[in-house]
Amino acid sequence: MEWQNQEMQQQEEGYLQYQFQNGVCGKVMTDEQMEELRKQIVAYAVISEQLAEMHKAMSAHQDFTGIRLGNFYCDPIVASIGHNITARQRWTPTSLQLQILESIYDLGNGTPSKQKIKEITVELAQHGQISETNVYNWFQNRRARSKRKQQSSGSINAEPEADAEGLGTKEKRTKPESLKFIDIPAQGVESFYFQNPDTGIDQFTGKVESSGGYDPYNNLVEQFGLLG
Amino acid sequence: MEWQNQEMQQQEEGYLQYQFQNGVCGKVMTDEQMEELRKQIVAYAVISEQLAEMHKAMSAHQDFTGIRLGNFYCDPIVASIGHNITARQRWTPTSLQLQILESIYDLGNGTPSKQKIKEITVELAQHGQISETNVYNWFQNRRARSKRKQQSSGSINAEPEADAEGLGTKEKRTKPESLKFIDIPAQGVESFYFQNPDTGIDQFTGKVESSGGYDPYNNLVEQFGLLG
DNA sequence: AGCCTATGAATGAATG
DNA sequence: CATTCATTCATAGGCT
Repeated sequence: MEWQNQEMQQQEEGYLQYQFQNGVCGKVMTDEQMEELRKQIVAYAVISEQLAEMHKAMSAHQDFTGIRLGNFYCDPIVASIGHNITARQRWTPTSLQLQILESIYDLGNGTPSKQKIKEITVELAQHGQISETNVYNWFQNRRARSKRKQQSSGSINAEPEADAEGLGTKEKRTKPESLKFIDIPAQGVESFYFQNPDTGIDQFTGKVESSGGYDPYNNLVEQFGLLG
Repeated sequence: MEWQNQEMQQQEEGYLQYQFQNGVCGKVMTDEQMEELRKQIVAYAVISEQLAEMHKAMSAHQDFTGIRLGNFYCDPIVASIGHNITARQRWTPTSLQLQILESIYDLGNGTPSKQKIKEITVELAQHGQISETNVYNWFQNRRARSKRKQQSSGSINAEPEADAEGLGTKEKRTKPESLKFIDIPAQGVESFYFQNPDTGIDQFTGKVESSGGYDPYNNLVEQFGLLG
């Protein structure tokens, strides 16, 4: 990907250009370009809305013309344009792999070094799809969980949770969202969080600044006059 | 790759500073520009958040057992009472905070100094509870993880999808997931989803199917006839 | 058809 | 910084 010298001054074209090199991409922008970007951002917001709307509509009708790739719901638009979008599910060790992993784990040689992991991965790869990360995670989880099991076996008690409520304590923590959106900042919530000093940086920044009158959204709208 | 320098000075102030070395495109935006961009991104993030809220509101005609406080679920009752929640959980950045952090990180100005962290913290505090330690840790982790990730990138390939386990193995996956890593698709930039920036160890399937380079943005615009 | 559980993966924080 | 730990999120399967 190359750019011309001239392009820099004409904003109608190439307002944003990237150069890839070693997978890195550098950005060069004039401020017209930036302006353009700004518009794009705004536009994108609109698009997002459209998508959200569409998503809503579709999930409402339960009838989507979209396709499904694995467990990944892909709506028509995405499907139409995102020819490259593929779905992948999490790795599941084959029984053989599991056996091997277990046996290695049983050797007790704690955390396998990176090198070790590589080797293991290579070996396991003969029995099915696997990656080093998978192996790494597996050991990580294996250790953590066996440890936890151990420590909890001593005391038989109920939920150490903070349910000060006897009334229908229903603590479901299942995300019902279909279109997993971002988390909404917990504003106006008091903080009880304090941390362990160590990093030297001062701790505790308790309070949550509740939206103090600053409404970025409207600001933006105002500024750009977007979204009606 | 080179350009005229005359364009550079066109604007009021030395808006742009291009520095090249070995034909590599280094930092090419002025700090103000960076800052500006950053703000734009943040603004967009805010919009997204709004959209998310909207989405939730719309689709939340269903039951929900509790509300979420940051990373922490609590029963409606408790929530309403709103006090005495012995909840001390680890900090979870809001999407907005994340966006900001990411954008700062992307500026590439390495490890923020303590002073810098303070500033960042202050800024982020507007969007949710946060402490300097959090910020510090975040950068710490971000750096470490992206680095590890990098090292493995060299040995990718070699395991093409056409690979052995072609049968029935649905090793694909790409979830649009949350919007937390919103990509502003600029021209010619593909791929929005990178698997886990962590572990560094080859994230298997993490391979991003590099396409022929379609432009999602324009496609969307086309689809929706947006942005005139 | 829906919960439940086991477990792969992500990530904030802690430790060396 | 590099690793590791701890906790949590998300999901594949299984059971009812």
